[in-house]
Amino acid sequence: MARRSDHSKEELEKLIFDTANKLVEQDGLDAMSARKVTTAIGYSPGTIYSFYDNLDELTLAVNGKTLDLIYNKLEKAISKAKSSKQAIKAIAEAYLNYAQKNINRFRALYEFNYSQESGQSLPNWYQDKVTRIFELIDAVLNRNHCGNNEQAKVLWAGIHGIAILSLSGKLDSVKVKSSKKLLENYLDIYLRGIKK
Amino acid sequence: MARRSDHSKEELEKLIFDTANKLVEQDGLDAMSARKVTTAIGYSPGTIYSFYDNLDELTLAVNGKTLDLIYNKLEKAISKAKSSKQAIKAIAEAYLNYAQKNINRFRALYEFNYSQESGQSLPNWYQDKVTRIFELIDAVLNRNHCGNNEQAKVLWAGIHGIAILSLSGKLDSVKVKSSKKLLENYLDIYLRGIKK
DNA sequence: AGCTCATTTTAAACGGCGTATAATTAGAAG
DNA sequence: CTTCTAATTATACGCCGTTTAAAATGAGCT
Repeated sequence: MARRSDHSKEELEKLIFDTANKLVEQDGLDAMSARKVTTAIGYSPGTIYSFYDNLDELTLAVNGKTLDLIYNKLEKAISKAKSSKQAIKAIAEAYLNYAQKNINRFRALYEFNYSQESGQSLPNWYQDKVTRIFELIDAVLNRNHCGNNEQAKVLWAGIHGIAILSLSGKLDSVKVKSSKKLLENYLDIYLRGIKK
Repeated sequence: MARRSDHSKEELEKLIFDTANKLVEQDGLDAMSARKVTTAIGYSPGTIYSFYDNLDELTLAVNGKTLDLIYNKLEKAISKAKSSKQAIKAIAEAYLNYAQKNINRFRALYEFNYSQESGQSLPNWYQDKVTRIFELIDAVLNRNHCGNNEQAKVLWAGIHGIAILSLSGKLDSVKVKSSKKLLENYLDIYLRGIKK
């Protein structure tokens, strides 16, 4: 039995959170369970419930971190770009790259069905993380591509669609040799379209 | 106990398949379980395994039917279109429409993680159903939009991305008032881009 | 030191799951 | 009416999320 002096409350919460992240990263969302997380750190399953109302909240926290990681990658990609067109390409490539190099984390975002039964929507702190990513793209597009908010949404949807398609193994089967090329193709055409 | 003369083998298989479909449609993928399907028709859980190797195969069959339903909708949409541009719009709208009106079925396509552990890829019969849909779009695009295969893939990815975005409630939160408008926007811009 | 007491942690249980197996049952064939 | 094969089930195993009561802990106090 774990002694309560082994870890402070904060330490224990971090321990649970980190372990959940590791499990998702290494073996996918399905490999993360309340029992696995807690026994891996020498505690019993019930301990989770003093930090999270239920396992969905822990999953959401993991996904929230994924969104943060993505945001950071995109931000870094933008900061390196010299032109705004380069910035768009960089951000799109960074997104695709993250998805491909962190398949388990990325898939967890979309496999996860948040409280389907209770029907409640995602908490604000989570939605904010999503919005933040979108606004990054929106800002870049609007910088000088005469883009509007709708066009940013659509651009984002396309980038995301390619990312999904490139690694789904489901609706894919459209053998994507070089998804990077597809992405370039998409951006060239779409941006050309915006410029009339 | 169900008598073996109650249903022929074929009838029983159809019964299982139809019940699985109904459960997914009505309450989502998570609501479908081997026990629910079989007890709903007066059989015991084990019966499933004389028709499907495991529950994943049944899920895949349900998703396969969804792909067929989508294919039929798209085909019908195309057949009604007068011009090829109209056909593209029609097919895209039909896809979005199906996703929104059959959320549970549509989500099941993407929530489902086919045999993650065994690592095997999707069976050919399933991949064919996917390819068939893609080829529909490919054919329409190539009819006279100077499109090539890559552009069809990308167009498809964008349409799919918008569909996902419009109903995800996950990476969404980008409040999409009228996803139909977004879609139109996307098609206008992308097609304009193709035409140089 | 010992005692009190709120807090932390666990053990146990509930109902659910997918699935493998052995035992039963049904109905056809003889 | 018996025999034999195929269909069906009962049972069991090991998971799962979650709740609950009980136990263990360690801090504050005397």
